[in-house]
Amino acid sequence: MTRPFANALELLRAARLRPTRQRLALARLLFEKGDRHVAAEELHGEALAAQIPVSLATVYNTLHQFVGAGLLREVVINPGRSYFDTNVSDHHHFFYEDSGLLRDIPGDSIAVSNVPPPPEGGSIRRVDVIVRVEKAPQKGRA
Amino acid sequence: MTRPFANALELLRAARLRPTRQRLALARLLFEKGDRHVAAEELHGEALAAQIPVSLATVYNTLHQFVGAGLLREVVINPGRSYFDTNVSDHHHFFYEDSGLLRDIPGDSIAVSNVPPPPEGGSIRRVDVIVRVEKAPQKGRA
DNA sequence: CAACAGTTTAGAATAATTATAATTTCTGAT
DNA sequence: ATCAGAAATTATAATTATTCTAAACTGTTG
Ligand SMILES: [Mn+2]
Ligand SMILES: [Mn+2]
Ligand SMILES: [Zn+2]
Ligand SMILES: [Zn+2]
Repeated sequence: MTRPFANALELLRAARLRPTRQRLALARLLFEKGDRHVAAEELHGEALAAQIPVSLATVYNTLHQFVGAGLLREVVINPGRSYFDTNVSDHHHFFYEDSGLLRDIPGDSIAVSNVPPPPEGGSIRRVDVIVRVEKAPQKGRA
Repeated sequence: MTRPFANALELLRAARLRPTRQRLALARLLFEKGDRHVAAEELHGEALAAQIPVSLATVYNTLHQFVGAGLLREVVINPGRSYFDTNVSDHHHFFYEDSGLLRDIPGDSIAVSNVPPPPEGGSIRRVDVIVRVEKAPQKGRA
């Protein structure tokens, strides 16, 4: 049970999305090399570099379809830019403020306890923990 | 020690910001009625409604200056829009996904444990917990 | 191979935010 | 009170990520 789908084609089938040239190529870029956190423009750049003719609009469409299908998770941390996370298991993030880098924290290595029940009804869909890290160790603290 | 500053003027003095008409008025709108989570355009709207002549650019400038001075905290949850939080104490948030509403969770009512030390050096600046809530209790779950 | 829905695309539109550069206001001397 | 310089405000333009639109294209199914 290492990879849930042997290849991009199966993955698209399972998501009930037509295996178009663009979606196949994007799926490969996204899922064939370990977990990643990628922005839309970034992925578009990779696709162009890999000679895959795909428009930015399609990259956005595809990313959102993948999120809808549970293949990706959208991570919002900074105003103005979304990251798409190929790791859809329960986990959290370090965020390096100076470089903008995201790094996974395995879900079971952090415990969030005593979350009160949400007021005015409603059910908890997800708990996101973002650990903001600044590069240089701070000196001027007691 | 209920309110750290008796009035907007003191607050600006302590932050070493000139007490201009606009900053005074915005400070009053922000801090004179309990804790709030407010977006820039929203605050601008309130200012105009209160007959305070202030441009949107100044609202942005002022909000960022207040963040810099530790009077406000910037909360990013949705792509495309920042909220400014008048509660700068250690706390977390419920986020109601359908309405976009933010609600404080007191810092001491949640415990985040076992946060691993950040790899590649760096020090933890803050840990943000966002509890995403969907309004209707979900039915179709085992 | 049609036919038709689903997909892609270039380009325009949108929305929040930030930058620019001219004007105005605050401050602290005189 | 006046004045000069610094700081702040503003209208407006620019920027950036994202979404929309409507026309062209492609994948599927009979
Ligand atoms: Mn999105
Ligand atoms: Mn900001
Ligand atoms: Zn992740
Ligand atoms: Zn808050």
